[in-house]
Amino acid sequence: MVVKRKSRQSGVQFTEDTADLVAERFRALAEPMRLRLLNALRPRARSVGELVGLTGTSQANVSKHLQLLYKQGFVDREKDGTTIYYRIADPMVFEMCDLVCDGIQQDLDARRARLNPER
Amino acid sequence: MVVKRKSRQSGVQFTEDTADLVAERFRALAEPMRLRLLNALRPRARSVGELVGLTGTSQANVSKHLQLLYKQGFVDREKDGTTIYYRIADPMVFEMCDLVCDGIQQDLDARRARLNPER
DNA sequence: TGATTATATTACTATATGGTTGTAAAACGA
DNA sequence: TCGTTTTACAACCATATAGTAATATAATCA
Repeated sequence: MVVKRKSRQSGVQFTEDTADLVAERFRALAEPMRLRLLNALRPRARSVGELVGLTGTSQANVSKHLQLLYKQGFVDREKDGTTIYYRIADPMVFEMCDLVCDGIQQDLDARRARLNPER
Repeated sequence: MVVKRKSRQSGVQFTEDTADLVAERFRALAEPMRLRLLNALRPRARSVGELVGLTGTSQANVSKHLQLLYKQGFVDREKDGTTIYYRIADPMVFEMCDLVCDGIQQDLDARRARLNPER
């Protein structure tokens, strides 16, 4: 069954509280190490130890970032003995990254065009 | 003419430098006042003074946030006398906000389901 | 039980940044 | 020219947070 996601398309009003909530979500993605963790989880679920190896940062640091991503609902986790596997909770996060990447590209193009007008 | 946006769909690899760039973009959106400014620009371009009135914060603060949004390519500006009009540079930013809002909703639903299993 | 492994947590430091205050710059009007 | 209006900028402070070091917790194994 295909679940149709009802998108709000800016139907509702944007209160200050809404701004706080949305900003909090964006903040979770506004950190290079967390983006690298999410990217490492792209192909499959991974243990904390794997993520430490893949990112090259400390175990405490990985754990801390994962807690934040978990609390924000970006990743899920599953326990197996002492090992804990983390996985992407919603691939929506990669749609957002793609949009950002597109934005970076477009911004570059626009700047280039401004420096080098007509031609 | 319709411009087809070529989306990278995760084709390229995600280096540390890429993570820094993407995080920087997200960081620009990870701030409630900047989100309120962008939202105020949604219907039309507005002067700095208008934005001060709409947000209720200081002129210096509005200006500072607008500089950051401008440098990141989220808004454009146009001068008319001493007045400067800012406008949304790419409505992509609202697509991202919509994705975040959907994420918040889904996360809420998921948490509710976890608290209230089967039923 | 005691040792080991895997993850989380706590306390701390250094840095980044949001908001304020005061001032500068630029365009306009009298 | 002088004053006014509009926006930008610089210096400052308070707070938030990324990373580290040390420790706690919990599960497994010998």
